[in-house]
Amino acid sequence: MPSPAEQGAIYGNLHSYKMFTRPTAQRLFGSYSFRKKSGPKHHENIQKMLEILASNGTLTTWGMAKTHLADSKSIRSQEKEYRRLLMGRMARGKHTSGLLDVGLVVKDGKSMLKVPADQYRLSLHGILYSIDVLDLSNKQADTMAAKYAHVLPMVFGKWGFLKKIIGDEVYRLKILAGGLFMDNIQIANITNFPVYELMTYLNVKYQNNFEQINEEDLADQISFWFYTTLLVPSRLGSAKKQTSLALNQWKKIFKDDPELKTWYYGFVDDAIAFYSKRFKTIKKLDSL
DNA sequence: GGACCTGACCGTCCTAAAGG
DNA sequence: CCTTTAGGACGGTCAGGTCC
Repeated sequence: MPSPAEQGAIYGNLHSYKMFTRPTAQRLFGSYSFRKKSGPKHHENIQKMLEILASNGTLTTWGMAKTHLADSKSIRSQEKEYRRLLMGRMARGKHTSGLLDVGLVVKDGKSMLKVPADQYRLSLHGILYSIDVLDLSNKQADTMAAKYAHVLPMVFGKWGFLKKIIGDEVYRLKILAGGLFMDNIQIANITNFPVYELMTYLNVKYQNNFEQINEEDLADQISFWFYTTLLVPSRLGSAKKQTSLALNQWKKIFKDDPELKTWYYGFVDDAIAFYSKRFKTIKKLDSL
């Protein structure tokens, strides 16, 4: 498991994404796509870089620059710009944050092609921010899922399988990226399934990881969220009608993939244990 | 040795926001 | 309104290294 030092970035759990990373990134790098509405040049530069990382996966800064050789700028100056956007910049005694500082990008190994060079890719926070802000098409989202399958194995790693069963509902990740349904969940009673209880437990389970979480745990938290929210009716994109997933569709996912079943129901069992332990303490009063 | 690549610097200019 | 200043763009240097 790579340490924060190796990744060159520190990030926290989903709550931290909502309370810190997302607002910070929106302030520094934009809260809407530059393709929709032009804003500061810096936002455009950052977002174009995130797009490159989203559609190509892990790259060196040189590799990022080489993705668009046709542009007027030389590779060299383009590469330096990417480096600066990643590292931030020290000027007049003040540091301005780059993508690594905010935790949207992490280091991921080294390219040994020539001299050892750091490689970079989106962090899970970066993936969420990209989904939230870059206005990715479904096709772009599919590409990102393929490139980042190993980072989010239980969702991106199952992307094709999931699409076959639940279709466009896979794009519900946008809801999470937008900061919804993570805490103060107003979803009690909308379904017989204990979604509210599972979501609450999901926050409890990772509550000590606000400052820092390792990538595997965060991937789990996001993935547990994903499968649990599938049971909440949602309004996706511009669709006027609320869609909801039939329970038998949801069950089919776990029936067809034993790995997913073991993993998800491990979480469910944890939640059950958590609640029964707590209720036991109040039950004891009966015997007084 | 020379072409090319990488990482870490620095300096200067421009622009927009802040503040009088 | 003008001045100050922070953030950003961009050109450049330097010290490494690889590969031919």
